[in-house]
Amino acid sequence: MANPEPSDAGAGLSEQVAEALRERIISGSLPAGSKLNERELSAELQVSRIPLREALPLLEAEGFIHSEARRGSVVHTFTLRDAVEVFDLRLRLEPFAARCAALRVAGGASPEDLLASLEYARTGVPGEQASGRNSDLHEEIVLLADHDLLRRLSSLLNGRVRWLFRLTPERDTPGMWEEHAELVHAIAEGRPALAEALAGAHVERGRHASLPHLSERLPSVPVPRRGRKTRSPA
Amino acid sequence: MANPEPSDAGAGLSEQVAEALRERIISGSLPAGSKLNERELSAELQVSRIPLREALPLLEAEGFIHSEARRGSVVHTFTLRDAVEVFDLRLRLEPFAARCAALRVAGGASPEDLLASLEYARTGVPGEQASGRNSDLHEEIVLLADHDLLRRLSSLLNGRVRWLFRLTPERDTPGMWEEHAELVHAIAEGRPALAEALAGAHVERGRHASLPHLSERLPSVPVPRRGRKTRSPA
DNA sequence: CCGGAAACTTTTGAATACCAAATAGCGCAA
DNA sequence: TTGCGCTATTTGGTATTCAAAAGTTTCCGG
Repeated sequence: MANPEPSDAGAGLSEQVAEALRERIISGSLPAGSKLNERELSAELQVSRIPLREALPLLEAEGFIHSEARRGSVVHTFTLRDAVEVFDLRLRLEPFAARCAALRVAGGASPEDLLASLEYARTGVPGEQASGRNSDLHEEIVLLADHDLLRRLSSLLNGRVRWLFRLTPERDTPGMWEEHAELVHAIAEGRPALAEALAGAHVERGRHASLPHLSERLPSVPVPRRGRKTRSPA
Repeated sequence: MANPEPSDAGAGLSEQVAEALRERIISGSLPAGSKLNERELSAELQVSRIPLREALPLLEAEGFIHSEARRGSVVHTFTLRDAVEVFDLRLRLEPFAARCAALRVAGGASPEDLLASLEYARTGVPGEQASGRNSDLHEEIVLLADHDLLRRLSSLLNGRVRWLFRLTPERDTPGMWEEHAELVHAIAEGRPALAEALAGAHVERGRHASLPHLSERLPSVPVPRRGRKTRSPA
């Protein structure tokens, strides 16, 4: 339910391309500062330039790449500031999402998908993509909130959240699951005020726990523009 | 300063196309439910299908159109719910933007662009696009906040805000300017808590003042899919 | 030897032409 | 009238081509 298609086969080709690039950027296989050559990439991904050029603006909107007219696109250099900004906005959006979701449940909506997602986050194969299961849970809350604009803004944020979660795998602990469980139950019981407060606390705890790790893992200054191949020094 | 190019001439062709369509949708010249025929539109806008096909995903992300695979795109039917959702998210984002902006000023940033924008909102040509000047002011606050992710989310919201403002021109009163002035001054004086609270109050006052007008101006049920030409009844 | 201008090359932005697949509309028959 | 199948339009995608701008190299002069 939470994951109908393993790789998004149904969507348009441009979105598949976007997702492929997103994945490469998050995983570091496309390093920060890399120049994205359209012809090279379209050859590599086995598509023409059209779907590629439809994908680039999407990635640009999410801030994964920077495009300047007639100069091409470069992979964004994520810094500590980017991480802080993600927490800043999660702090504004997730409590609202939790609140809406709880209100919806109070109004009769079924929280079963959300509960299933929580269970999945707990029982899923341990090593495999725990960070992904966590962001799935957050997305499930947004879905339950049934708020179109919120969903749009959240999906813009989603890629960055995935990036952030994958950068701090040590946060995937039983304690994290407890936090999620508390939040999900507040929603499932239809208690908007509690859900909103818990979501806020959840984000702020995450920020506090992550920042020390992040500040030693992220560059503090943008990587200068460089070519496709990772050129190691000397 | 606030408006370097009257029509966005510098940007890529796709963004010009997107803006043109956005404008037509907001103004009603492309009515809700209209089917967007790629060939027809590209002929009308004097561009090939390429920039058009790059523009459509942007409008889709902003929720101005709905695209289904192999079925084309239809103009979104704005309802009261859409308006409520805009207020919901402005309530979450604008106080944060105001807060950041005030913090930046307290940290030494210059609020002169913002003050200029306020002055422009007051003195600008009366009839001409007052709603546009108002949303410019909000954008200026976001710019001053100097928060990359916030800027991205806000620009996704921006089109809808413009739509909403143009739908309720009666809100463009001296009282509105007073509210803006109070907010801008709190920011310019570097008072984050006050600025945040004022921004929230501003949004909620707007919601309360607008909803009565909106509920009589917006359809409550989506317009069914229909062809390009506006077919008046009988 | 270094600096700057000119020529060359690469790459993007955009247009045109084309094809396959799928939808949708239409007509026809029961 | 209703259901079925055919045609025709339209989208999604590819390949090719062109112009213009950016970047790079070369070459000449100080």
